[in-house]
Amino acid sequence: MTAMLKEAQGSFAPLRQKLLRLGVHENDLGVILSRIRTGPRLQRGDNILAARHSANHLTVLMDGIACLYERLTDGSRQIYSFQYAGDFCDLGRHVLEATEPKTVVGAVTECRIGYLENRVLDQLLVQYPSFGTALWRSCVIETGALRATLLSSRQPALQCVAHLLCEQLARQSATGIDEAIIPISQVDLADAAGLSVVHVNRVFQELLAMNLLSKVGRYIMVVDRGRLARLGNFDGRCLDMPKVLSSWNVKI
Amino acid sequence: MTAMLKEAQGSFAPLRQKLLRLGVHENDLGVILSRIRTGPRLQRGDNILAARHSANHLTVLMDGIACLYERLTDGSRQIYSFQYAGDFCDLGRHVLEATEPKTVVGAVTECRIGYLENRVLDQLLVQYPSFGTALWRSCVIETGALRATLLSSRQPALQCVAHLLCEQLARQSATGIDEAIIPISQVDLADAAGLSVVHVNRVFQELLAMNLLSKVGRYIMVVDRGRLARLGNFDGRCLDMPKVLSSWNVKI
DNA sequence: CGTGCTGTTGAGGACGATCAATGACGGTGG
DNA sequence: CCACCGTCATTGATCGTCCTCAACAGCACG
Repeated sequence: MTAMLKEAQGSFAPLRQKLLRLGVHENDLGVILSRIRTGPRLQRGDNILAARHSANHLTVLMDGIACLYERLTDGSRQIYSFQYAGDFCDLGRHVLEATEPKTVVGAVTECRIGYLENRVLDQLLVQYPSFGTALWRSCVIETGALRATLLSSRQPALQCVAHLLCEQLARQSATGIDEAIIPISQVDLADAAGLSVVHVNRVFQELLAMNLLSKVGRYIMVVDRGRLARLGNFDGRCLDMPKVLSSWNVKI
Repeated sequence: MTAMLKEAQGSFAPLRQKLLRLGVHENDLGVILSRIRTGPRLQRGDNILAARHSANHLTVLMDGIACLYERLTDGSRQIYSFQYAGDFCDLGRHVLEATEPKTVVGAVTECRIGYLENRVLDQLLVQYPSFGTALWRSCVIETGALRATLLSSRQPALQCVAHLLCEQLARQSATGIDEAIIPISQVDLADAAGLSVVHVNRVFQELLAMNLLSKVGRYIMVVDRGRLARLGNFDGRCLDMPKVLSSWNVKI
């Protein structure tokens, strides 16, 4: 019983951390988190949103890594962003009906997801306005990250990949996890960076030679975060959560 | 007197149109629009947000074309998006304190801007929840457009430019204006597409030769919108406004 | 009538894609 | 237990797209 609670608590920790940083009041968190229904466990490659295509809920990634992508007519895949524990998978759908119908959210590693029914979500938004603001903020931050990605994609591949890796570290640490290992395959990274796998691999070895990365099994470990960020012109602020709040929040 | 009203009316038309499409109720529009304070007229190159750096207000583009960009250390410029009459220039700042400090909004053509004081904005958001939803939606749509841009930037230059031009038409028509002329210089388009001016120019002539574009003075006119969209794999839906509303709106 | 911005054209070179092949690893089924 | 297969990582060689540099023409501006 205690063990179960502990485990449940653990899986909610990233989301709790994220909502806190997004400006949700600590006292409101308990109620909000308690309304989340735990969903299935998914394997790499599974379509997270297709699991319940009905779209009657907001989907939260409770554990693991997912990616938002689109498959092109020629079979190639563009990954727009990776998502980590505590991230909302389909935030746009709530305010915008048929947002990006072609966009898919897939599991990159083994994942566990949670649901928040639309009906419940609506209640929460009315009851806790800071929750709505948090979701809105989340969208604004995502937009900023996307701009940074676009910017980095104009750079040569070495710096582009460096930026991508820094972004992953920053996204992880947004949920309170400060892990230097990025468990993402080169194939996935290539699809995110818009480079060929072959070239990503070459860039990798260059980064290894520069002692910025090292390999842990099949995965990547970032050795020198600072130098990697400078190389990729990564601006950590682009994913920062607010602690200070705008007048909007003071008002409501 | 009547003429003044008419002109004032005219300048609010795009914003009115846009808010309507974003789901703001028609009855609420009058009050919202009446609270907008008209700002100065700006010339090409002017920094729109620096005009009133205080950030005590939301800035609306009333007329003309602006662009959101960032200047890099090497002097080059990345344009993230062009903005048209009715667009909000600094929507992110309201929910997120120091969002993108390096990001600038500049006037691409002669512009007229309007202001909505934060205090007033807060009042309106409380009074007309659909207005808040509209702003949130606006952000989601912007994110979708950015994803489409990222996607198109993986294509060869010809299709990339085609996509960019289609996006401009779509953005214009979002405010009710259906104009086939795009008054943006090749330099600006190059900075937006992430290509060199030289290469953009070559692509241009190719598009001219394909009878997709024609030149009107120094400006571009889109001759065959459909073929251009197909060439650039442009998905018009990515900028679509909702008419049907999600459960969120029904609730509030 | 210069000065600056935009548009246009040419030539050379770099970065990264593509094609092709191989090795390593884990899972599956005979 | 081993053969087989799929995914991922790695390496080499060729080729194309697009950048860079450079120069010049048109046009608006003072």
